[in-house]
Amino acid sequence: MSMVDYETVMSVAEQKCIQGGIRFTKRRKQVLSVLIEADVALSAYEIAERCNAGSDSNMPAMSVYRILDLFQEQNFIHKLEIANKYVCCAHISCSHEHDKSQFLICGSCRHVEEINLCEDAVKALQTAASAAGFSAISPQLEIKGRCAQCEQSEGKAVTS
Amino acid sequence: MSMVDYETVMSVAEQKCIQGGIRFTKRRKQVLSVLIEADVALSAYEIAERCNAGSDSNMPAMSVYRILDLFQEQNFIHKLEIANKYVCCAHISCSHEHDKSQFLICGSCRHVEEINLCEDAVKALQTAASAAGFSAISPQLEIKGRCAQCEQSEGKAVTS
DNA sequence: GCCCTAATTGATATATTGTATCTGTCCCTT
DNA sequence: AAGGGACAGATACAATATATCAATTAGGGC
Repeated sequence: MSMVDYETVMSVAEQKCIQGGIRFTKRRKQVLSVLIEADVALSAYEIAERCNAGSDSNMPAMSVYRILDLFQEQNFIHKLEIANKYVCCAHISCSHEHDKSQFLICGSCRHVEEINLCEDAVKALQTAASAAGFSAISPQLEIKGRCAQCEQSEGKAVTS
Repeated sequence: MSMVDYETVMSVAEQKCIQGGIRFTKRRKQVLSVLIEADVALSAYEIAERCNAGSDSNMPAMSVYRILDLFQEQNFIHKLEIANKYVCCAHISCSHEHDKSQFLICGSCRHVEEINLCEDAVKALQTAASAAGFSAISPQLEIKGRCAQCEQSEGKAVTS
């Protein structure tokens, strides 16, 4: 998320909340802030920790879960089921629709990239799925891998 | 797993254990049995429950975790990280090697198919990953979808 | 501005999932 | 039969997630 403008995303989120008839409260701002500023996927408890880091704030994990649910409904964030962690949507401030979300997740440093697979690749997956008796595949695809930086620093192999 | 022969898989597993210098104990047989007979992915606790269902057996969850770790090392089973659930490898009794494992997971009924993606599809994913700065992707790919049966019974949409 | 209602948050309890650790037991080897 | 390593039992605890009800806050109609 570090490439998108913080202020832009926050204000767009606020606008969308108003349009959706929900409030963009202090708690919700805290959670979204943390996710915007993170460059890795975070668990609910990690988000709570970061909200509380170096401040008088006392964000309970319960609130984080509630807010994450809400943000998912609003398409502000994505839940990576492969890790039970959350990332800010890379396209909050885009106007067009985003029905598909594909993620590359580094198994070493947990860095996440939201990408757009070409049509051909998606079709190839669909075809393989059909052949195996699956009529549809989820629009959200999560692919584990190893980012270039971790590859350079020559660590241990990708987990799993 | 219901298409492979139970006895064959069990005896192959036993042989491989002997070759690997480990034992194929009662506990381990119980866990593998449950996984062979399941047609969906199971969590560790679900496996423990099924081991204990209608018997005097008292399989603790801790033992299940240990045995699952061992089975993964032996390539008897696969862990689906997208759900933290386990399935029996569809190719235990095959002689050839299986370095890649791709899974289709039904979001409704949790049925799992272990498939083999064609080279082209894998390459397309690799290419997309490279373009996004990922040098390698995990050989295990987990794809959520909806199986034909659930599609027919016209349930609610695929989760996620 | 005030009240009513609904949305939001606080607070607590509890379920679920997973790891760590230590002890005891079984089995094979010698 | 004894020693040693593999295996299982048992307990504690960490981490993750859901349920529930009460308290608070914000906004709209009057």
